[in-house]
Amino acid sequence: MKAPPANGSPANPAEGERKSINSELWHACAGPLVSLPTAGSQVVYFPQGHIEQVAASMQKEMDAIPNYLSLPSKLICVLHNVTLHADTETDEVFAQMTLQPVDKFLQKYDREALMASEMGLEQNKQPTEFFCKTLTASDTSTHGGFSVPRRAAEKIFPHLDFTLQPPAQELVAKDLHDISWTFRHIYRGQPKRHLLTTSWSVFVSTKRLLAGDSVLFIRDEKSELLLGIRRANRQQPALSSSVLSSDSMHIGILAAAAHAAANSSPFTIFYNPRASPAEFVIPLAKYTKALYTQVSLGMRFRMMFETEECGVRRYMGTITGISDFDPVRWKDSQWRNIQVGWDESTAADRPTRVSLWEIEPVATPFYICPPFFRPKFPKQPGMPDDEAEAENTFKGAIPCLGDDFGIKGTQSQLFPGLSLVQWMTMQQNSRLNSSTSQPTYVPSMAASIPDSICNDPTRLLSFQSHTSSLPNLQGGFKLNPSSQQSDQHQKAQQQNSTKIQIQQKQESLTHLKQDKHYNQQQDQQQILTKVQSLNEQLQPSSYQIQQQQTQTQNSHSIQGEILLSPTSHQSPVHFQSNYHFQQPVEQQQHSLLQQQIQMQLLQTLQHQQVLSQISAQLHCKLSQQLPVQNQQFHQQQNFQQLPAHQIAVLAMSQCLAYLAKCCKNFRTSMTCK
Amino acid sequence: MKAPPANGSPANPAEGERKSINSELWHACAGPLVSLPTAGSQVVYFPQGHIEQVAASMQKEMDAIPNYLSLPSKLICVLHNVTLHADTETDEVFAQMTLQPVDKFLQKYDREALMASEMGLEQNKQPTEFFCKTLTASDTSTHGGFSVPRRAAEKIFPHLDFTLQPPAQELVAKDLHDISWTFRHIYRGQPKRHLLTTSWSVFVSTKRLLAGDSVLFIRDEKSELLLGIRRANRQQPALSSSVLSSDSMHIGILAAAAHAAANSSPFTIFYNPRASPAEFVIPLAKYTKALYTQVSLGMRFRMMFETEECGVRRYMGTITGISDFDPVRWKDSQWRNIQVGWDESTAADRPTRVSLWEIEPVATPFYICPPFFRPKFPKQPGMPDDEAEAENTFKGAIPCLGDDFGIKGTQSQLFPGLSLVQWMTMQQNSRLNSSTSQPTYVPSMAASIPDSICNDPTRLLSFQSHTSSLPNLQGGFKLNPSSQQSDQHQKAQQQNSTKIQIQQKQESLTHLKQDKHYNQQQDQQQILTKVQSLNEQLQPSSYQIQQQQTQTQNSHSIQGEILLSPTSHQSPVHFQSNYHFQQPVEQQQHSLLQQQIQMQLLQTLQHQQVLSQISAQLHCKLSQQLPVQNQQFHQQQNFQQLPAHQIAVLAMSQCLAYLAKCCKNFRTSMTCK
DNA sequence: TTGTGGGCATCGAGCCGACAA
DNA sequence: TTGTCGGCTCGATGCCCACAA
Repeated sequence: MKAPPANGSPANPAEGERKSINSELWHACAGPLVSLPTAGSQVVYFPQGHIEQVAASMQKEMDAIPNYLSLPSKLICVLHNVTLHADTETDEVFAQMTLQPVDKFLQKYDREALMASEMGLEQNKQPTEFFCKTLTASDTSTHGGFSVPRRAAEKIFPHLDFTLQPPAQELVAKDLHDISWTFRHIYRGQPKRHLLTTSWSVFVSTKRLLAGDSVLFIRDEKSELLLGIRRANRQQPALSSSVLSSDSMHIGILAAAAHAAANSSPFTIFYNPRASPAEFVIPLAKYTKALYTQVSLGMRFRMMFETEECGVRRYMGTITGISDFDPVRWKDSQWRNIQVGWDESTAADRPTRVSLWEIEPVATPFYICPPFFRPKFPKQPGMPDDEAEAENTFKGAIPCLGDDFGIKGTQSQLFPGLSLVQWMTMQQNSRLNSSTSQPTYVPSMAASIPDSICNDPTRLLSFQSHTSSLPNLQGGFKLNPSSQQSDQHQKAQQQNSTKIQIQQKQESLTHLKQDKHYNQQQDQQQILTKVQSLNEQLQPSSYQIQQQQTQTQNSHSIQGEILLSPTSHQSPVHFQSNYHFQQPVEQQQHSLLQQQIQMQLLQTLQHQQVLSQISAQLHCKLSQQLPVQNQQFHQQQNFQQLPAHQIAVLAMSQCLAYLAKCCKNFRTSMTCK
Repeated sequence: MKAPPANGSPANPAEGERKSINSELWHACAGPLVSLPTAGSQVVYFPQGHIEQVAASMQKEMDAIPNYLSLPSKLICVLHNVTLHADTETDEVFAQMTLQPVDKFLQKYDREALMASEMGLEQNKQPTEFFCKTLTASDTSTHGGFSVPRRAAEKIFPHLDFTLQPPAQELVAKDLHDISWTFRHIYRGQPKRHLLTTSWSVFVSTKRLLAGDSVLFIRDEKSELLLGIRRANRQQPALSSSVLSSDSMHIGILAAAAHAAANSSPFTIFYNPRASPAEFVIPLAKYTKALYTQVSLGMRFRMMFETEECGVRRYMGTITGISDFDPVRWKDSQWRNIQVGWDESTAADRPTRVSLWEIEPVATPFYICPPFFRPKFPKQPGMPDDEAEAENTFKGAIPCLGDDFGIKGTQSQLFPGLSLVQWMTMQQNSRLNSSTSQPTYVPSMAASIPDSICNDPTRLLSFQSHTSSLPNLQGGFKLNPSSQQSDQHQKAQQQNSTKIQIQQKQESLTHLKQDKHYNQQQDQQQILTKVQSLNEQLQPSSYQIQQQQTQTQNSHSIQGEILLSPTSHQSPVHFQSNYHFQQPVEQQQHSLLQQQIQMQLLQTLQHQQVLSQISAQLHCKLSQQLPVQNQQFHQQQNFQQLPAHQIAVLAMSQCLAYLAKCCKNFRTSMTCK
């Protein structure tokens, strides 16, 4: 709209985005959490999320337009096309996607398709050679230029000729629209610093940057400088569309999707990562993967958020409820059907509802769940065999792909009529059933517990002690299910297993008072030795531990997986663990990391064992005494005033949080800087 | 988004349009042609027009989305609510309307309802105390201020104290968002002039005004100054919506309307008068009125357009076709179903297709059409009487309100199977039938012309000479239908009728070489005398000439009407003529204007006679020699290569254009300045 | 009557180091 | 290491009239 300033600083304007937008720069501007599904892959489209995006951009609650088109809450689509764009006025990044709903009857769900789809799983395209700075008042004032952080200047900018007095050069960087900006880069002042002076203010005013907004510089493969902006989350001017009412937009989204779904014809959507509260086009693989997460009340999870300085941070939270976000118009939708609470009080801007695929469950015994366990085809009514019976038992415990491709609402929730204990028992049985080497039929406890027992803690206790005894995993850790004292239990663990010692080591790093003079280097060596012995312990068993590591150009990740395969023809139980690094991992670090991962996985296994014990004891003693020392927990809660079930949930959450923290601290201390 | 500049010039910002927008200012910014239907009235909503608006704002052709919702091309609605808005960023004006489709089965169409609805007919709300200036390069440069046109300053601004040296004052004006702007108003320079200096440039830069944009000042009822802007039609930045694809918008419009239509529920639309190529919410009365216009190929019409300087101008055009704008998706739609050509070659930016209600037909013999002629109820099949027969004859000649409220497509088009001559004959017969004092039945010529005649010009000639002899209107002008030479014909006209002399006088003003020393004052006197005699000629006849003049506060118009009433109990044939003035008409000018109007109407009658002759001759000679001298026409077209029908249409158009120009020049010379 | 440009005063944009967080 | 400030310079802003269309 505006002609480029006369001083010629922004030059070479590409008329109307002829040249496609630089992907690296786009992703840098979009933020570290944004990843786009790849073209050609299968995705799940959520109309509710799409509407949220429009509502957010209009800064307007969407009116109560009924979903009269009977559009399903999600559409499985083929993603034909993804193109990157940037608003010419505001530099806002957005992506245009062409989706084509997959015909219901053609939807074939088999492992191969899923695996193939997994190839197109998101990659974090955050460029490595970049820096991002939030602008200060001085940076944006007309009084001066831009103060470049020293590290950033040295890493990204062409090196200055320090023989000059003062050292200075012309810096040319291209923005999203392929427009070149030329700044004077000078190293001066007392003490010396890197500054961008001439033309900087033109850039600021042209882009209408304010203090709090961010600029980012990238050095791409060709060593060319790229320049992007990322505006603060301050209130935006509400996109006052003067041509289309929000109602029409709302209904337009529904109708476009409904029309496409009815005809299996392509439709086009815009995804604006900075405007949208959440992604609404999810890679099918990611979605499917998330389906295996068994969510339940009180479950602990992590979720990634973007920090001020272009970084990411995981926040911990607890699931406080599972229910339809909009029970009237979008019944049984998986969109934001999980109500959550956040650990930190500064969680004002974090959502109170999330979707399954947004969260990373923190491993607990309840989430061990065999993939591909359920038969591919829906059970025929009246089928009398054991498998059908087992299926009923595990309904709710095992995510499955039904006719409508997905869990049908209530199935993924807790059984409303069951107590927590009953439910837990079921979980244990399901695990038992799938991980023991004998695929024998274990009767459903849920069905057999009389109501009278559920409502009487003392009777429950005795019942519990009968049924919750766990099978010992081979190559693993023998736990005493009947131990009543947590101290004793922990001591027993420490004595019986080397792994518990490792766990205690990590705890000592942060909370416990023992081992104050902890030596990291020495500890790592110790760990390596122990991992080695662990491996030896596990390898000869009937279970297998597998490890994978991948390192692509853009993201560096190492993935570990434990597959517990009782028999060769039965689907394996698996645990996963991932490491992501922004910087490439040095070759010599690889083996170390691999072993760390292996160990972490084993720890997870171990924690699950411990937690099973804890939960069992919990219900015996009703949190008079916590199995794990956690003073905070004691101080915060007054248990006497709460009903038994709530105490149980709370105690569980706290235990899980505590253990998860141990894991995380461990990881943090190990992650390469 | 942007904070107001620090110098405090724009003050008192109303947060987010609490206060409703000043209606006068809104209309001034919207333009002189924009009028909104009043709340509570009935309107006709055209989805196609709505989509055009979005397409225009997106600067994108809408993709071929089928109208799969089977939405009718128009919806009769009750207009519940109209609110005025202005874009906070650009000051673009737009209106939000809540429409509720009227249930088909409840739609009652009777004259009373129509009359009642007519009350809510649009009023041109252009304020009287306002001025509008297109900004010059100097006005928008940083070098200086704003040069206020003398008249405007004296009319609108508070009067300066001329005892001061120099005379100056502070001028405060509020914009659409109720933000006050304070300018220094000074009267200085050699020669003296009114200038706005201090703070003017802040206004220009804040509103991002460029040379070519317009500013307008209004003094409202409370004598407060209001300030608006109107941007030039230069290419706008294409509203790159980063959240919603144009497809979704398109389908959203369809779906919202379809949903509302299906449920008779309200829906909301935005009407942006400066972005939209045409109004798409039409007052029912206006629409209904327009239905009585008999459109036909070659018909002459006027249409209002906005001029540079906030004024209006009528352009003349000719109907070149009648067909569906979008025959696939919107069959039988009345939206832009009229193809037109424009008289002036500078008609690049005028539409090639218009809708019925946009045009004012210029009365010609073909458009004489008795209102309320047709029986109120659709004809019963098998009715054998004359009236039914006549109805068949006039099918297409008389707009009627059928069951579906409106003309059902093809009826309003030319009979596809008929030649132009056949069709013209019909028109003439229809006129004959309705305007002669004997309502005798005249057999339809269309039905009796054999195809062989149509395809043979020579035979057509003889046929034509038999059938096209026109009845002489009493008090009118005797024309010789069989005169073969145009020169002779014109000469005869000049000798036989005083009116033809007037016509020639007007022609002489512009195109013909005779009467070079034309004296306007003298001519007007002459005209008056002749009009007087004309009146005397007409008055004693059985036809009546009526005149009306109206002068409301906002628009000053004088309207003339000739009612030709053959008998007292038959509906009159009428011609209308309107004068509109932006400034009040002085009292002493009134009688003069009245007579001008009367004369113009008579001229129209006369032209119609002439044209009938011309068209008859045209088909005899197939434009070997034009009845009216028009060299341009000869040069442009090579008739030998065109089929007969096309030549006829072209020649007709040119003749009509020529005569229309005569009328217009006459009008121009008479209109008070 | 009014658009444009030269003359000229003034203000703020923008470059510098000092200083402190 | 870097955010903010005072000092300083210079060019753009903006007010004036002359001149001409």
